[in-house]
Amino acid sequence: MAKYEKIADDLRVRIRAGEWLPGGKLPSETPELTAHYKTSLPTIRQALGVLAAEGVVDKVHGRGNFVRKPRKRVMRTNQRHQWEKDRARAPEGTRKATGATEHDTGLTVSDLVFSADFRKVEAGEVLADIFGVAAGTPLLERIYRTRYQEEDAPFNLSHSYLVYDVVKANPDLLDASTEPWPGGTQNQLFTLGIELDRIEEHFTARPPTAEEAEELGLRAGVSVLIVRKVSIDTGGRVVEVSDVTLPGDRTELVYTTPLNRW
Amino acid sequence: MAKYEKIADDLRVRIRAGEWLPGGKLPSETPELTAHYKTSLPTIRQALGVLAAEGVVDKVHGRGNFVRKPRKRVMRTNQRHQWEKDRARAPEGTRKATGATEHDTGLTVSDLVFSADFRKVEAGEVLADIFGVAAGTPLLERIYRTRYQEEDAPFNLSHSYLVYDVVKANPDLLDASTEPWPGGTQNQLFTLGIELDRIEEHFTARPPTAEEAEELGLRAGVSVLIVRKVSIDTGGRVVEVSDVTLPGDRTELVYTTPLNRW
DNA sequence: GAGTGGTCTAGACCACTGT
DNA sequence: CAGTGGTCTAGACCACTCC
Repeated sequence: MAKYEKIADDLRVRIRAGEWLPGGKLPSETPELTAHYKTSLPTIRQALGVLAAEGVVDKVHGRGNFVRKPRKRVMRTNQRHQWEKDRARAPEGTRKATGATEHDTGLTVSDLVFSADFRKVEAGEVLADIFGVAAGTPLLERIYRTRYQEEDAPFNLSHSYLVYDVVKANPDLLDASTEPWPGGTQNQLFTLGIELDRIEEHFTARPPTAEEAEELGLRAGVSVLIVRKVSIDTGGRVVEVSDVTLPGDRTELVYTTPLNRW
Repeated sequence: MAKYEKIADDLRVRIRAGEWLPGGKLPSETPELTAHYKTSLPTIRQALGVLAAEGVVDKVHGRGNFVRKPRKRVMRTNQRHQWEKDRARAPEGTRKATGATEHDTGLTVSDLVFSADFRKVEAGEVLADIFGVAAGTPLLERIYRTRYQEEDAPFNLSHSYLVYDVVKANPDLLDASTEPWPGGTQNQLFTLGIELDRIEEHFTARPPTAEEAEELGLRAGVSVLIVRKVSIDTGGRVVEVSDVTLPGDRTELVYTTPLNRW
């Protein structure tokens, strides 16, 4: 086993044992750790790099290395979908009061900041296949960012796709300035005469790309959860596809599957 | 921007542009890349380290650096729960034929290898809280590993917990040699007179710990998906808690949420 | 300005892969 | 054995944080 791995293992054990508390500062790379482990600086840094990649340690330039504190997680349940459907036909006053994200998180509308950005794009092969249309069919792409009022980095980056020729029946839906739309996507679809039958969600996890790490303000050692939501209407047609990128250290998805009685 | 970041960006762009195909070999660190970027070896290695952490590049000792090929994903749906419940009361012959994992993946029983390991443990605070019992209550801990016949590393590592005093009514359930149990956990619970009402699943994602990377055979740049499954019986009691660790690059979870009609 | 981490160099030597 | 990546050294200099 390499020296840097032994050092990383040793530090991991000492951290787990509570030698430094969450948020606490580790000894300095130079001169403390190099002296303690009797090795050169790059070797110490390689060991700390391992722990940073695991999300155990936070490296902060100019300050030191710290034991990472667990982050508070935002829950996201699948009950939000039925909840949103039930409100899709409610009067505007009711719909304005709360959105699905606030419903899940218990936050109020004013805690959150949204931004929306709409574009007309052509369907690639994958999206065309899901929608059951020809590649090149025009789609409306809507990019949303949601963040806390007090934090700079968004905790949610979302790309939503709709078939352009379907949505254009209601011109308000083509205009980003109508966002955040009271009642959300299910109310928007309702204005087009569309009722959803079910929502299918696909989850995967991977390390963030450089762009995602930048945009979501992710430290080293944080994964992203990718949720692809496919909304299917009562006619079995796919009417919306939405890709949501969530920071793995701040997110917990909760899905309930009810079972039929014997 | 640091030199190694520029090099990483440049290589990422060239890889995305298809200069090297998935599975293809990048130029050697020395002498090719050091010469091309006119820099020292450690700087080239730092750049490649970034791409390896993102899962873009595979470093293989003695052979070279390769563009990572996307892995084939195994689907896991929430329909497996209803499917398993429907079979829980079926005759043994039917139950023996297929398990829930094979149902999801389309594999046959003989493609998969299971191993099971049972222990009696005391409930920690978190588990005690979920089960609604006192901390220290005896639990049956069951550790399962599932892997493909032809692969060495398991693709699934699972810890399941049951309240010991509840399961001991059927001594067969305390014995790991009865695994894999035809009909799965829901049939096991059925032998105890327990019917499930719903299953609640919690998903999170993070980089693997050193132990998980070892046990699941994960390369650098692969995240893990953690699924905590909580099974609730018709009396509203939590009867099983199961933590499953899945490799992020080989797994896709698919959850369908049906919606009530207007 | 003191303390601390980030980047980079030039090169030695070891370990693994395939011929 | 040749080719290639993995580890490690010793030290210079830069950049950020906080007093």
